[in-house]
Amino acid sequence: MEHFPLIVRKGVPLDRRQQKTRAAIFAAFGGLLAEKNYSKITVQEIIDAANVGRTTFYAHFETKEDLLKALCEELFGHIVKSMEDCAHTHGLYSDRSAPESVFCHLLQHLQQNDKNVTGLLSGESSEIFMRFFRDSLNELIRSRIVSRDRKTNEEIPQDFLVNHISGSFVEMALWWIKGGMKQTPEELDRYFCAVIKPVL
Amino acid sequence: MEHFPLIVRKGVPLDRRQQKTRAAIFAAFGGLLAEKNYSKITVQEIIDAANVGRTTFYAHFETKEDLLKALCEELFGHIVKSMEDCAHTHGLYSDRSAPESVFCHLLQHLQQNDKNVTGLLSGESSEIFMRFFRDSLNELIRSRIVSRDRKTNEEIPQDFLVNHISGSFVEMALWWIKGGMKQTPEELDRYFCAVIKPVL
DNA sequence: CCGATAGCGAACAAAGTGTTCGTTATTTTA
DNA sequence: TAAAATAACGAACACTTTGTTCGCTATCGG
Repeated sequence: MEHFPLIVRKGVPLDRRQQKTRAAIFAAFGGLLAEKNYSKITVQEIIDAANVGRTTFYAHFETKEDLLKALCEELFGHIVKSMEDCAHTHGLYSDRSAPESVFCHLLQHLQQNDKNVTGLLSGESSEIFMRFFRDSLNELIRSRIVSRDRKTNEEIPQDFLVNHISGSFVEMALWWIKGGMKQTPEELDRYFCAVIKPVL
Repeated sequence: MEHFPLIVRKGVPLDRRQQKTRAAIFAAFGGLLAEKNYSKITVQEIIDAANVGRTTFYAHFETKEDLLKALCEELFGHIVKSMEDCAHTHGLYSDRSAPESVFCHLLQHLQQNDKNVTGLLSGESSEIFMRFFRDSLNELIRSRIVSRDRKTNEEIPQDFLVNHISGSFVEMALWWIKGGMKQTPEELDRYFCAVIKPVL
C-alpha cells in the first residue's frame, strides 16, 4: 500500500529486460488463471512460474490486483479498439446490408483464441474478465444506441436498454465459452440479434 | 483444508448457544459485506465484529468461503422457495390474467430489504450473491420454460433462451440495485417483460 | 443437579505479503 | 567500447492472516 519507487514509467519505452519480465509475468499469470481461481493464486506462484525475482515482480506491479488490471487491459485493449472501429464502419447489428455486426466481430475475436483469451475465459475467473469486458462494451453501446435507433420504444429508458444489451451479451459469451464454444460466432450472432432486435 | 471435528452436525437442532453464535457471525459478516469487498474482509474482523472466539468461528465454518456459501443459502433460501411456489400458482410472466409474475415477486422481495439483502447487494461483493441467485433462477426457468411455451421460436435453442432470460434478469437486478433502486418492482417488471416477451 | 458440550483466549506453526539491501547482469550513452 | 545507468536477482526481514491445539469456564438439556 506504500508508495513504491516505480521502475516502470509510462510514456518511456520499455527496456528490453523489462519487456521480457513483463511478458513472462503475464504469461505465467495467464497460465495460472486458466487452471485455478484468481483468489487462490499466490504471488509466489506467479513469481515461480514466471521465473523472475520477487523484487522484480513488485517493481512492475504494486499488487496482484494491479497485475490483473494490467492483464485485462493488455488482453482486451486491442479487441475493444477494433470493436470501436468496427462500430464505425459497420453497424451495431447485423443486417442484410451489413452482415458483419460488432457482436459477431467480437465473438470471432474471442474464438480465434487471441492471446490465449479463451483459456482464461473458461477458467474459474472468467467473471472477472467479463466484467471488465462488459464495461467497455457498455460505453460503446451507450454512444451508439443514442446516435442511432431514435425511433426506439419510448416506454423503456435508454439506460435500461443499454444495460440489457451489454449484460445479455456478456452472459451469452460466458454461456458460450463455458459450454465449450459449440456454436459458431455467426450462429450466436443470429441468436443474439433475434433476442435483441425486437426490443428496439 | 484438514478434516476438522465439526461441532455443528446437520439434522440435529442447534443448541441455543450455537444458534446465537451462528446468528452473530452472520450478522457481523453481513455488516462487513455491506461496507467492504468480500476479499478484503478478514476472518479476524468477522470474529471481532461478531464478538466470538476464534475457535468458535472455526467450529462453525471451515473457512471464510464456507461462511459465504452458508450466508447465501440463508439469505436466498426462502426467496428461492417462495419463488418456486409463485411459479406454480402464477405464471413466469405477467399477464392480464396473472399480473403477479415471478420476476416481479422476486424484485419485491429484494426491495423489501429482506434480511438486509439489499445492503449486501449494493456492496462491492454483489456479484458473488448474484451468481448464486442466478443459478437458482436458471433451474426454475429451465423447468418452467420447457413445460410451457411449447410454441416457442424453433430457430433458437432452449438452452440459449434459458440462459438469456436468467442472465438478463440478474444483470437487470444488479443494475437496479447499484443505481439505487430508483424504479418500482412493477416498473422493472414491465421493462423486463417488454424485452423478454417478444423473444418467446 | 450433573454430564455433556459450546465458547473462550492464549499460543502456535505455516504461509503469504510487501519491502530492504547489496550484488550481478544487461542495456544505453557518450 | 568503456562507463554510467539501471533492471534483475535472492536472501533476509517484519508483518499479517490462517487454521489449529489445548486447557479452562460457562451454559445447556435431561
